[in-house]
Amino acid sequence: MPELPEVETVRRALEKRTLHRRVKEYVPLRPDYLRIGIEHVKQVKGGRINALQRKGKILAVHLDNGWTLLHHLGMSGRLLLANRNEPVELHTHVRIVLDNGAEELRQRDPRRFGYIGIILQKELEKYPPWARMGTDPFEITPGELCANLQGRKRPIKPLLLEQSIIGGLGNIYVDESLFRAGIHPTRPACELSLHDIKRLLRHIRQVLSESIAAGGSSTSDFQTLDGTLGEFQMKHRVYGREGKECKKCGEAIECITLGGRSSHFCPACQK
DNA sequence: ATGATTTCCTGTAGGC
DNA sequence: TGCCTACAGGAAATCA
Repeated sequence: MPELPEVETVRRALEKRTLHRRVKEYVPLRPDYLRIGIEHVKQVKGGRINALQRKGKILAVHLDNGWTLLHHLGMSGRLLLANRNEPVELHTHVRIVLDNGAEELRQRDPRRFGYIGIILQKELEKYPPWARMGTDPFEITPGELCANLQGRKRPIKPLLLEQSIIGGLGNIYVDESLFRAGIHPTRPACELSLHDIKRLLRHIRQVLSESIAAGGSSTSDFQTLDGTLGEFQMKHRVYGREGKECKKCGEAIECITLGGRSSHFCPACQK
């Protein structure tokens, strides 16, 4: 599932492969997947890609004609740079034809939890999903994160998944970060001291950095623009390791459901 | 306001 | 071998 490191991996690949290229044609193949700006489809044409921005898990492709293309990969979304003559795979919801038409960006998303959108760049800050997005883990201060968790009695795990509290974390990296920080996923957030939050944030940044360096996690087959798989799934210490031995202490990793999400942790290392 | 639950959707894994 | 069911989850919506 694409979370911050996977989206960042795609953003960097887009920066290398599509910056300064011209949008020849924007072809939505499934109208209801284009969540916002369907009436602007024709105005995108001719714009050149001049910046690639990520906010949380949202990707913004800025064009030099004032328009911005939004991409959220949801659960099963993939953004691929394909050759024109490659067959269009099932569940492809948009084709963005580039330059002379030899190549095109395609977004596939079988489960359709993701979306795409077209918006004026100057309207972006007012677009609710963008506006609601919390500060990036690499920018947020321990004080801000602490304030966002202030007085919350719910378990820390589901709160870290809320994009308004901290932007970009998903199930994998929350579990991995809590393990590294030695914090039990069910710990009420309000019990965590500023010291705990500092340690947690340090581990969040560490795990995200390591994953970005590995090209993301390719559980459920995440791949970047050219089909390359990430390798961070090999480094997962708790996620998807239910019943296996903790790499720190040897205890069996457990998996419980919290807020409807599977939550993996070591009962001995995490308090 | 907070928090718990339901909804969307399809591919895959597991059981029999 | 093949069918069927359960499950995976990001985030918005709904309800208590």
